[in-house]
Amino acid sequence: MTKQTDALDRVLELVVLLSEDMTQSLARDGLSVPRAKLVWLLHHSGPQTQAALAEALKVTPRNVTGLVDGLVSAGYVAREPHPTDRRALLISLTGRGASVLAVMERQHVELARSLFGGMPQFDAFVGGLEHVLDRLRAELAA
Amino acid sequence: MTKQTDALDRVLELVVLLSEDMTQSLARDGLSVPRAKLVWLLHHSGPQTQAALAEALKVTPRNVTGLVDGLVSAGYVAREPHPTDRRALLISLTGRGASVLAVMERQHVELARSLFGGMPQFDAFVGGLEHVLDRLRAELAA
DNA sequence: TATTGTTATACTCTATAACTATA
DNA sequence: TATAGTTATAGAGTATAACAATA
Repeated sequence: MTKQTDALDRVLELVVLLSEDMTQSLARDGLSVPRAKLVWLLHHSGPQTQAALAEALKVTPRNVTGLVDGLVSAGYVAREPHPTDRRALLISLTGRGASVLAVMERQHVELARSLFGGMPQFDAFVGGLEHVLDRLRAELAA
Repeated sequence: MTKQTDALDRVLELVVLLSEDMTQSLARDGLSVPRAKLVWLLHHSGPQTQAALAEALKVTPRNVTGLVDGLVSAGYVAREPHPTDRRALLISLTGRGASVLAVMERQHVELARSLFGGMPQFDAFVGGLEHVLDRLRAELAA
């Protein structure tokens, strides 16, 4: 085992732990990861058609229909008629959806503080991560 | 946005990129992530019963039945009678499964070298990660 | 009685293809 | 003709519950 492999194993453990933390936290709000990605998009980019959501999430329009169905049932989003295109639907966050998202955003900041608040080598860490991200982007593009 | 929040966002981007890289790489071998977890377990811990696999993967025995069905069809694993317990089945890697796993292991080392090979602040990075992992484990236990 | 694995059933996420309404 | 969204169908991964064979 090389030193590099040890580092990758640490990173992979981080991936697993962060995913578990996220999934667990979302489940408390009755959200799955795919549904959370959709409401997160609405939160940051505003009301959109389902076609736009399908494009942004890189899934099929049919898939978005299903995700929106579930989110409407759960009271997180609403389907509204598009003001100019009668074929399209505008999906927007409900009041409840928006307030849950606000809590999620706050928890995101709290988690960041909890993870990185007491770290002495902060700049070296972020610098190292940036470097890893560049390598990984190149890896994926190939 | 605090400095800590920026760091968490970098880490989350890392999670996304590594997951995509892994999924894409596994798909080339006709493996899904759940199936890959199962064969990875066999590779590192040897032949096991489905009950043991269910326990280790933290899924139901019924779920393991389905995953093993798929892996048997794909020629990665075989069901064999348990030597002493006639209720149980021993799942083991086939020759093909073992050779694909050997390639995966090699790619793992190559990826590690590609990501961390040219990093100057190596020790600080790993030290920082260790710290983050400790915080995260505490977060999840709570 | 308890355990191992399977059948039966159901839900979520995903995809393709055919269709309706509108552009 | 092309686009937006839905119905129909299918497959993977997940779960619970009931059951058969064995311990």
